[in-house]
Amino acid sequence: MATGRDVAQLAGTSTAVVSYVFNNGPRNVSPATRERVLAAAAELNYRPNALARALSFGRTSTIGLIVPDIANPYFGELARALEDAAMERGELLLIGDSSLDPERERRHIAAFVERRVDSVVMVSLLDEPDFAAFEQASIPVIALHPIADDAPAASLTIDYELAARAAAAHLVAHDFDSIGLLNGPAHSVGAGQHRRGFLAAMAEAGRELRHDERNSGTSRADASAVSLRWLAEPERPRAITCATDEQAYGVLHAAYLLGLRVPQDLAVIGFDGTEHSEYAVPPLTTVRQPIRAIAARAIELVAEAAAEPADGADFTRVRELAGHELIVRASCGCAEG
Amino acid sequence: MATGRDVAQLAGTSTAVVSYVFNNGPRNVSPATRERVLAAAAELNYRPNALARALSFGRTSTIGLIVPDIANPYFGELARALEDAAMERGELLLIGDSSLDPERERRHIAAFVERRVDSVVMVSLLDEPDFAAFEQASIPVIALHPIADDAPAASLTIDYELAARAAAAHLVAHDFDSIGLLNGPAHSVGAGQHRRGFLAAMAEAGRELRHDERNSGTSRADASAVSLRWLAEPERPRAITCATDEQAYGVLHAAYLLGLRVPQDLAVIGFDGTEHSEYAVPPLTTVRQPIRAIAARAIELVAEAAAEPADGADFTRVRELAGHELIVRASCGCAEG
DNA sequence: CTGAAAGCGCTTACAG
DNA sequence: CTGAAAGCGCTTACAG
Repeated sequence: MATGRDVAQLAGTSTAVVSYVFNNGPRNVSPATRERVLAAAAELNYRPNALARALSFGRTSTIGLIVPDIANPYFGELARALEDAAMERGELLLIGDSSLDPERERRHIAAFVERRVDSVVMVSLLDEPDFAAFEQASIPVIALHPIADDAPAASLTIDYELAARAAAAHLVAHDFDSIGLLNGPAHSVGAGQHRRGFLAAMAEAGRELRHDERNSGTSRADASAVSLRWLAEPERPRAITCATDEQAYGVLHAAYLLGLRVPQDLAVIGFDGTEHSEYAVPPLTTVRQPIRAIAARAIELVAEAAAEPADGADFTRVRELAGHELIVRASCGCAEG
Repeated sequence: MATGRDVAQLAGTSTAVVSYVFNNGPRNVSPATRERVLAAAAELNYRPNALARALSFGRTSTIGLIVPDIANPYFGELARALEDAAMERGELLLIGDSSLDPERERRHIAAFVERRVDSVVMVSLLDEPDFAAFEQASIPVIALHPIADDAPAASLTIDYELAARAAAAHLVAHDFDSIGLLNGPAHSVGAGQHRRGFLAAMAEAGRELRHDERNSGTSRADASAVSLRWLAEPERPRAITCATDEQAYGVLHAAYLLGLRVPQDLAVIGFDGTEHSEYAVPPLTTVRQPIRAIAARAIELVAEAAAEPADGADFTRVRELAGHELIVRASCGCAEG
């Protein structure tokens, strides 16, 4: 592949000028030589080597993204929104998929540090992700979920407890007398938030109410298997609110297999609110996360932090909250009121 | 961030030795100095700079992936399978999402060339993707869809025509008398393959049969909108076979909105066969692509090509076919025979 | 406006 | 077994 030297030679100038032309600076180039350089570059199919550029420039113009599960459409949508926001700033988004495997997450962290990404957006599998490698490399990180107050990273997230409460309260308001929570893994931080929100709504009901919690992984397969057992019990819930849309799809599938009609026999609410939720059968009532707003703000924060390394300490104090929205559709049977 | 020089200084040795230690070669290092280097590296949190390494080594240990739409679970699953295969070979997979936008695809191609990925796996939005930039940079590319015979890339793909015929033939065999094809954009190469397979099955039916084709984008939203109009017509089909699972989900949604029961009033078949298809309501009959096998083979081919640049000409002649499999579930009403 | 040269952080023949 | 030095392909003060 042609190098800047080759171009300089063909254009009868120096590599410095080639660089000035391709970067529009930092020095001016006369129109005539600029023409010659461009012509030579075109003839040789010259593509600047981004590795060499980054090595001497000190920035890679690259943002790393780590997601737990790219096959989950929520993270697919999130990745797309982040890439849109990154591209607008001329940054490339590198996507690392942890495949629900903590070891994978660790490897992506290492790979991003070694490749010197300018900054990182992270959705960790772990309750206490290990930010140490990024911290040592002075790479700013923003987590899109709650993190410890003293964690060396920023965070931007909805208030899961409040959002979970809103979903459960919706079911309470519509007089269901037996409400279930299909939560994530029982001891995770995220499950604790959903549980607290759910229980708060139950406590506020002001009437007798049976309620119950079950736990499953985030996959449809797992959620379906758990729901199949749950819904076969004599005391099965009349309504179920879930910690993710994926789990809600599993509930819908289990209900189908058992011949339960949704919403007539079972009301269902999801959580996350991807575009796909509108096309579920029946369309899914869900709590929508403002994915595009979160993505745009996350990239903005992280790009600023990368540009002003001096403010690193301030950046790791950032704890921003985004709003959520309950979208009422057919799956909970309350769409008309 | 600490450099190899810092480590060498602290360990009282040279940068060459640091490199030998971290790469296990190409020269031996005495156990004593190796210890000292490792200790110094640990103390300084040394992480080799992959950019500098790649620049001098001439390889980035990186494979680029371009997909049309990462929010489509099929490509999510594909990306995951490819990353698994890449990691097994110690390569990092960089994922570029074209967001159904050809301009985006072009930018990813440019970014991959500039970053000097060792090779590329590509699912293009376009019928005739532009491989020129990769060819000029001598970067081997494998497309996971059919490409022109003289295209400067390898390809590995199922036989879409055969697979589409199998799906349609299944409906023919089960005596549906009015069968529709919900195809992709009418004039694309892919739509042509689905159409030929579909029409072949119709021709082989050996009886009177109404059939019809409609076209939609790959999104659920678009497929649902098109289906809504189609299924409201008096001559609506009794069965629909689709070019993608995403479109089939759109059909299921439209049927739901119109109060049509699947499969009693309308049989539906998808195409691609992601894990999610099993959890549709009702579970989706679909043509499964062997995603993991395709991913493993694609990475194998591309890694070999990158290792032996001499065989570049041979590599671009590779046109491999993978098998497909019809998975019969409830959505076509034929699950019991 | 332009060129010669140092430097980014590695790897690897070349000497010893 | 180890060190000094050249080179990978850029960018950018430093001179002119």
